[in-house]
Amino acid sequence: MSSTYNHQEIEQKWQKYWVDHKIFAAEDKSRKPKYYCLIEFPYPSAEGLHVGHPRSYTALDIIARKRKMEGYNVLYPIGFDAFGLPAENYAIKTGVHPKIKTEENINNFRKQLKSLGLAFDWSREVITSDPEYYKWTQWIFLQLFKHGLAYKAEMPINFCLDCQVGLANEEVVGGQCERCGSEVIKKTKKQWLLKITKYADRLEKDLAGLDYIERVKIQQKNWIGKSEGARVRFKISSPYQGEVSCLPAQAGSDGGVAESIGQPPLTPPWKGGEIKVYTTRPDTLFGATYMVLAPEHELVQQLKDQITNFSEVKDYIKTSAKKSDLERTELNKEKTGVELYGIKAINPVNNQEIPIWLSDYVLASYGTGAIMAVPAHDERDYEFAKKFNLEIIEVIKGGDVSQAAYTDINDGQMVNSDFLNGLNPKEAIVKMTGWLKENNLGEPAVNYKLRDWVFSRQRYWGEPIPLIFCSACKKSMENSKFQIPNSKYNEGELLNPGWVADENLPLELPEIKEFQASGEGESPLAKLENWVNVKCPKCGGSAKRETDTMPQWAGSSWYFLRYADPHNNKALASEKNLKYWTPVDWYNGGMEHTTLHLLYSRFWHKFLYDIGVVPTSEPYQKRTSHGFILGEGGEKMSKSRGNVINPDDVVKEYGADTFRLYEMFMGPFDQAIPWDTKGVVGMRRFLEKIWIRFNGIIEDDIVGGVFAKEPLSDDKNIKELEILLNQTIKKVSDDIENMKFNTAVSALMILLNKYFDLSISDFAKEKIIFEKFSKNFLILFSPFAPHIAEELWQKLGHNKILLKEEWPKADEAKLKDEEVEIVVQINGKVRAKIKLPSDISEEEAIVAAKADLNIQKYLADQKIKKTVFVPGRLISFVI
RNA sequence: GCCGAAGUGGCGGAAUUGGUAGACGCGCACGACUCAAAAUCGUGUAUCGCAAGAUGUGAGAGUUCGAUUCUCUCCUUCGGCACCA
Repeated sequence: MSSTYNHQEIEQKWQKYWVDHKIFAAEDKSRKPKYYCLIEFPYPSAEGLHVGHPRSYTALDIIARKRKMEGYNVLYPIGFDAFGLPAENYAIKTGVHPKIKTEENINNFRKQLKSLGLAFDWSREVITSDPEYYKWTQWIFLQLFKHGLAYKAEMPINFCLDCQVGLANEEVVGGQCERCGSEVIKKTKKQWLLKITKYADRLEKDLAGLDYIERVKIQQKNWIGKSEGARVRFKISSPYQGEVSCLPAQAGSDGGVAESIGQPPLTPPWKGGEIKVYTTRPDTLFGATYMVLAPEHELVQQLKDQITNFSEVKDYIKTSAKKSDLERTELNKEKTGVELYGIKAINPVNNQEIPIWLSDYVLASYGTGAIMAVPAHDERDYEFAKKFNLEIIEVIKGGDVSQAAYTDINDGQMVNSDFLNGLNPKEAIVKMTGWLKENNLGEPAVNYKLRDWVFSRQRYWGEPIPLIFCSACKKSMENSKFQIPNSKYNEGELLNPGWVADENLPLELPEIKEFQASGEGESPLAKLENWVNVKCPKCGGSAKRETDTMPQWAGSSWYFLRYADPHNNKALASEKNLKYWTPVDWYNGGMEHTTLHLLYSRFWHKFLYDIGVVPTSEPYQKRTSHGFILGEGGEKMSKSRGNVINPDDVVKEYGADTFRLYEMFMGPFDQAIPWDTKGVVGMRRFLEKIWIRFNGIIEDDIVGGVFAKEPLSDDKNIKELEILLNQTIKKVSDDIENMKFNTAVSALMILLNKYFDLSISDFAKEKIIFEKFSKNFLILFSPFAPHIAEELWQKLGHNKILLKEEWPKADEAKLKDEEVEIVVQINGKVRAKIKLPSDISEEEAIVAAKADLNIQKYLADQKIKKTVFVPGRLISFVI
């Protein structure tokens, strides 16, 4: 007679109810406090939803639902990161327009997401490929451009000769094109870059005030890679012409601390007849016995007349340029190099002449592209010096320099170092840095590993970059000492001469039929002459559009702002809404986005803050991360392995509630975990148990009243249940906040089993007790399995839905039992367990312990040396 | 090489201001129901041992009355970075 658990019927019913009654619509005006939950919006791939997506979505769904019941005005939005390569590749193969395919995929995703009963506010959905959306992506880009944070520079990019197309790093697998398998070469191309390096310092410093999980903070910190040291100038001398620092030496004129950060390789900072180096170890300066320049270093070309072996040098430059990244790292054991004959450098601390070498173990893109080599105290320099028989001078005592470089900065004593002798390395760094500054030979400097963000793609399916190149304007700019207007980043440089902003936004993607890249790896847009050739918005002359598009990261760098006001056509969002909703209170996403999306969007947000568009300097207050879901057997899920689990199948067969519950129960949220269909079945059993037990009571009650008419008197069990109930309220509440969903579910299982075990003995069938139990249980359970919880709640006769009930608070007074089991140990081994009142005194407890028969056996004829008492836990005798 | 996370039953895992190791789920075994099977329900389930008991959280040491938890050394797996001066 009891109805079976029909998940399809129940889930459809409640999903419809939630939509019809706009239960999850966030209110822009509310007296309630706001709470903004965010998950990374998906890329709508043709494969559809992966079981990994709902792990993150369900977790924040639980948070969102809990917050709602706690009285918050909750915003939990969803959208689609719809630009991207797969749709474009599909278009190249099939001719189907990416827009069509993307729309199709989005429809599928929407359907899948809705079937999970997630508490999204669908009325705020955003799609990054929608012109009404990317209008503002383009607008932000133009702000960056106008403030001098976007510039065009030559960059080596990955290029597939076969496909004739530029590839992103992720598309290069083992030096080969991911798509066609042919070789990928480096090709130098002009690219748009964004000066994220200008924000390196703030991006690092501001991490301190954020509630991000530690792993994320550490990874971002390492990625930014801040290091402190000194910049030192070495003069160049030539035996033929004496000193060549006749070029205008820039000594002291730049004084800036981080002048060289993140510059692209071909606009180097070095100038004149000296070599600037960056070092974190100025203490070892007396040990510098040679110098090394990166092969790409500009100075090499400048000094070619003085270099007597220039043809040999040229060959070396050629070979190292040919090496792919793969080779350069694979061959990293054996160092190569060539000495520059005809010139020498002068060590500023002792005026010694030292040789200058060229080697690709020095990177052009870091620091100044040149180093002072201290073989005695740097492993790489040591290896190089050994190979080429260069002088090794020990300046820190502490290791054995004949065997290996001594690199410890925390220990040792300076030797052979004149005024530094006797100091430890750290003291020596301070002293040397001061000395360099006094003598105008160097200054403190900061360096970052972070590079500027390569922002252009030679692709179709992305936001067009709304810039126009005009040669007439270029000339007039050059003549009139171009300044970046209204910019606090104005450096007075002639940046991007000839480029003019197209303010007529959105600049929509034109229709095309041929998606294949054109000619020399240009974007397919370059083929559209009608589109490319335009009138210059500034001077009206003939000009050309930029044909590159933006990377996928563009649209996702600010989407969370749009959710605050998704239909605004005057601004990316209104000031009022941004003030109310931002920052995001809790953002969950994948670790793989830590150094890309997460960092990029922090950068954009800080910029928008600086120009007064957003009210906070950080976008996300709290950041957590989920683990991957692997295939059964622990391998990554992939089509080729054939171990992909389709969420649709699971939802259809077992239901969304089972699916959600399983994903939360399967293991620690932040760890990778294999899928296990047996485990899904276990969750389904649990739901059926709940269904049958509750229905049993509901139906019996209708028929003839299972509930006792008179209060029963089984005090002990009632008390026990009450305590367990309060413990569960506390545990589930805390566990959800800490994302320990697996133990929260387990606590709910324990509570359910306890109640129904006890109800066999009838007492629990007192109506008051059942009502108390069922209300709390269903509220606590509802974020995990919302459909079945609402259904049972309604069947119990309630008119108001569970979501509008209040989240319970544990009664602190009822968390502890009056009587507890205390363990008695002898020499650390458990010998007895006794029941005692929880507030028993030490003396009484010891008396009780000694009264235990088993303990007496062990204590017989023994002397007690020590007794330890932990209230409510244990007594330990040491004999 | 560097940075980070993690090693606990047959499996996923639980337990940390140091205090009963193995919660909860899966699997398995036995029993009940059934002509039978499935489902369901009940009981059991770290290892060795008939038992008393002993052993046991990657390995080894240390601190402690007591260590999965703290310290040191080492091993393995996963993730990230990779000549960053």
